[in-house]
Amino acid sequence: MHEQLTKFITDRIQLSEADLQQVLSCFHLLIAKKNEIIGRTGELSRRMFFVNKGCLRVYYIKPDGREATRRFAFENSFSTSLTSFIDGTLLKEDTQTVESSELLYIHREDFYSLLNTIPSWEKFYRGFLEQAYIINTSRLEDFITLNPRERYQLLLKENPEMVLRLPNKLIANYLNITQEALSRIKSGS
Amino acid sequence: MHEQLTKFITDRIQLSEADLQQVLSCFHLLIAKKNEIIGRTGELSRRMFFVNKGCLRVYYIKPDGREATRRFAFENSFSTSLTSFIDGTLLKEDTQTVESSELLYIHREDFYSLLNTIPSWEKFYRGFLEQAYIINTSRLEDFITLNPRERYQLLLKENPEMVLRLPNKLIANYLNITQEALSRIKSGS
DNA sequence: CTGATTATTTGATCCGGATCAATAATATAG
DNA sequence: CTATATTATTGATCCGGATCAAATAATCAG
Repeated sequence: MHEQLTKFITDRIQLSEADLQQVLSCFHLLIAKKNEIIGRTGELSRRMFFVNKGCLRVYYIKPDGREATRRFAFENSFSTSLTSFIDGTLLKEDTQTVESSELLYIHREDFYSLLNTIPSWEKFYRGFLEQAYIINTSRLEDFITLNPRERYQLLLKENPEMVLRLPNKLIANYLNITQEALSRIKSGS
Repeated sequence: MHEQLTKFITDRIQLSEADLQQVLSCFHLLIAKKNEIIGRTGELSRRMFFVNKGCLRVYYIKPDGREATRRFAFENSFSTSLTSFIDGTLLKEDTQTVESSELLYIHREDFYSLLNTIPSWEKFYRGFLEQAYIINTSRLEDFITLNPRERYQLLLKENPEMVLRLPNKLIANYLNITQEALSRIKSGS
């Protein structure tokens, strides 16, 4: 059950077997059906998820009720509403399973206490933060430098699996356009 | 010359006097006139800046030559093209002084070697990464959830000094709209 | 398998912000 | 202080993508 997570961690930092076991013991299994909401706007940020199988979608809910997708997380990636996770503020976004999923989660308190007990966990967290920063900044760049068509073409080039795997509706939302607009872009009109 | 920087650091981490001096000794003064480019797209990322006085603008250059501002950095803040700084890849954005500025910079190699020699520097970097993540993610949120008028109103509410201090042209670019559009928003039409 | 729900496509229209253009106001250099 | 360049405003027009609407296709629950 912890193989993928073990590989993810040991690919990034060096840990004694005991430390590794301590880290793994903090993670709990969560099996979730498709379209379950596992983190809700306004709640406290309590968990960070590792995706063993399936897919998560993290999205803001606008005042008019519409959604804006910040990110998808597929197999072998971590996902959390980091902004709230960091400073303990209330969640500003929902996290939902887009497919039936098998997740491992760690509680916020456990995550941060590992920073104090396992020195190399600080390095792990550093790498995690760096990656999260790079991903979000690249996404910010896309929005301020590209138009919808260009954003779609870039996504198709850099992440074709995502486009194939997810329904148009969600891809369109991720690109911050309507599904009608995406449909027309795809048909090349 | 290092007072502001010293305060910035010691507000965030605890350091022995010797360690503090070692950190400070890595920083060098750079006086730059208005509109100097101190980091250029395509170059290697070599420095991280601390703004003692003045203001920096970090912006992407689009294929058609137009610019898209990612961020402004005012007094008592750090600024670098972190994405390139982290992994040593070529800069994807320019950094320019928007006012005549007094900066302290640290070389990338020195910054990272401090991580190995001064344990609490890792904590400093962690805090830096967390803040940088929060800022950029909040900006990403603004772009995918707000329209131009709402973005301006939010900026005016959260950061009125920025709006007062910088020319409309730059504020408009930061909001990813034309200066004509910003002018009309301001006049409430 | 079948009916019902949900997703996709296509068409018609609309609208916010971009673009282009001209003028007015400011800032800057000499 | 003055000439010049830069920035801000205002008006006219345009256009990409949103919206609204309807038909079709694909999924899903029972």
